[in-house]
Amino acid sequence: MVPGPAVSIRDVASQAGVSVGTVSNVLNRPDIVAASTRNRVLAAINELGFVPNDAARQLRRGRGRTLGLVVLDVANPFFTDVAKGVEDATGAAGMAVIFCNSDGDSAKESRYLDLLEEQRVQGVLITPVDDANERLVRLRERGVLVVLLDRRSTRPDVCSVAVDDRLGGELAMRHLVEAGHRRIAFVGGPWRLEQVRDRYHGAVHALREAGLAEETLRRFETPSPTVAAGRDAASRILGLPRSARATAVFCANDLLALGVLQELTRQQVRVPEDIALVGYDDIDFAAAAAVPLSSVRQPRQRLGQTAAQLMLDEANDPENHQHKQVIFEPELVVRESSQYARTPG
Amino acid sequence: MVPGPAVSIRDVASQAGVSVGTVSNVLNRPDIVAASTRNRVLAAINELGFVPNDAARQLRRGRGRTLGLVVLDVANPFFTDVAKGVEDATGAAGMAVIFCNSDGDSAKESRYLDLLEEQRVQGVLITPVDDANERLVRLRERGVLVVLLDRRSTRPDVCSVAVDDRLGGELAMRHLVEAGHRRIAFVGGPWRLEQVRDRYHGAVHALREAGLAEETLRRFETPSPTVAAGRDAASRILGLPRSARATAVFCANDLLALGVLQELTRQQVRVPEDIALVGYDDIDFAAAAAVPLSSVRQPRQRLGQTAAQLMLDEANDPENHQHKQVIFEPELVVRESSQYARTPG
DNA sequence: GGATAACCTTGACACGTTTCAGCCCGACGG
DNA sequence: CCGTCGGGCTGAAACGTGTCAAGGTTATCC
Repeated sequence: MVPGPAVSIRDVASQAGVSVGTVSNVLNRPDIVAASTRNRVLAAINELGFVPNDAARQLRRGRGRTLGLVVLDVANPFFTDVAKGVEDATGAAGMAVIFCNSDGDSAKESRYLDLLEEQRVQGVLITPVDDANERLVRLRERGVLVVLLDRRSTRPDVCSVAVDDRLGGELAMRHLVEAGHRRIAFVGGPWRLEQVRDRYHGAVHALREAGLAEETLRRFETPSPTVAAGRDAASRILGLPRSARATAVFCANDLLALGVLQELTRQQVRVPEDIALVGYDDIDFAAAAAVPLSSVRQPRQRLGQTAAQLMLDEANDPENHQHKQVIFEPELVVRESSQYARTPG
Repeated sequence: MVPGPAVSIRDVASQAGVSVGTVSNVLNRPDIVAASTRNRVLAAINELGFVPNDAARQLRRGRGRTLGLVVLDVANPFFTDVAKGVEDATGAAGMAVIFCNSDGDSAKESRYLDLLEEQRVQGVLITPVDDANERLVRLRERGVLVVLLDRRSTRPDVCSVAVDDRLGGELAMRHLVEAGHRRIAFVGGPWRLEQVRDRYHGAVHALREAGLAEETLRRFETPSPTVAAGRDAASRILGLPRSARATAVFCANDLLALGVLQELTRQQVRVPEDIALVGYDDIDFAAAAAVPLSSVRQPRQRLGQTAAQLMLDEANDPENHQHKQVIFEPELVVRESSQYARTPG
């Protein structure tokens, strides 16, 4: 009940009959202290159940053992997988992650950045809400490391880890074009998200490459990248006369694709026979959908892992750290939802 | 590039022409300092861009402004929703959450608890991996608040927030029995998870209540509560001769149910006409499945919110805090996957 | 045996806060 | 005019740790 006396490095020292400096050395540079002393100290630590106070350590050293991760949406499996990757890398290094969810809300993001600054985190891994990231610049000026996540860095002094979204768009579109589709819908939004725009432009590029007219691809913008918005987009698509209706749909994210799939099924439209469907992210639920979803796979976990690693590298050796902008290549995973060849025309 | 000089309370003090004590007062008890002085200090803070160092504050005060959240699986939407609830409550109180993922691994859980102890968190919200939680007792002895999440507390000195899993099992089973099903499969596991066992026993209870034989419900245990395990269980079920095959399946969680649904569909078994399906948790993907899933809804977000609130209450007024064991009631949400009445026999 | 080196250990200071006893000063009552 | 009071501010101590110059001991070599 009562918080029992907090045991500090000093108690350990007197118990082991050494000075506090020595205890500290045992903790931080075990090699420079004689084996016998070291054992005595370790015994004392065990006996007293001493646990170092990280706040004090951080105060002394200037920077702590925590880092911040700010994502757009915890409920999106894409980000939880990224978080898992971050956790892998940091856990191995004995670091703690403060997990923040900006929810796409700029104000919330700002509040969290304040909080992280007060915590004097080593660094911040962030998928910013908007591109005008003056707050991040300020952070950097104060010595907080910043790594952009799933976003290309525009500044040379900030690392970033992203996936080539244009290429992803190309892969998806090429696949559909090769299967014979000539009326295709693009579902995605909100348009201010860079990822959405890039995927669209990649798709358009693949179209041109195939010598097809740009009207082949018709854009359906959504207010948010969610399941509900996907259902909505699907009914808009089905609202068109059959002759003008798309025979394939490419969604900027799997949540949207699941929504589209759900609405199509509800309206008795068969996937892939009547309409083929390709998503993006390849979240686990994509493979688990009633009609397994073709999707553009991103190395989600590796994304987080790499970002964390980049930050750790810079933290460990700031002098000759080269700021990198890592770009991964996405990969198309074809499943049932787009497995149906169609004779063009 | 270069970390620019860190600005401390002392710099603010000299800039404003007051002592450090006064600055501290402006920050923590603004009412006791004269308005003119206060404004001068605030101006200095703004001008210098001062951000308080939480480590120092925590060192002085003994305990910090962070708390730990340890869940079984970040990839399960159930837990991300719980996390959202926690975040709501703590964000309002200006607290930071350190998010940890034990992954059902006892060793990992243990490592994270060490880390949280070093951070001197105010408290820990945790869904423990196993019931023998001696580690948690030790934490409490050291003055770290503990709240059990989605788990009933067995100790009177620890708060807990859970949902009545037996009742949930009853609701699901009653629904299926009333629809006329007389051969039902229960899919769940691993069996060591208390939640799984409780849901099963609730189901059995509903059976007895209806005067049916216990053989009506057949148990299919899974090695993990995942989509893949669900697919597997479904093929086992379909392996039985049609006359002995269940006409309804109740899954201990929605991930399993989605797996079952996927495999049934693949094998051309119609849901709900041939086999009805009920899941548990009512994650968002349940409603979004191609055949919308009936499921037992838990107040996920409220679970997290309440747990966090309980902890904050105890933190703010440890003297007369009553340890509570909150139990929420689940609710059955009927959707298409179980909407098909069957004549018994 | 003395000088030198190698190896451990010590003890004090610093990190940025909060807290608290005490000081100053003006107001007020007698 | 003196005494008292209290609001407003000051200054130093303390929190638990890391660091580092300096000291101490022992072994090594000539």
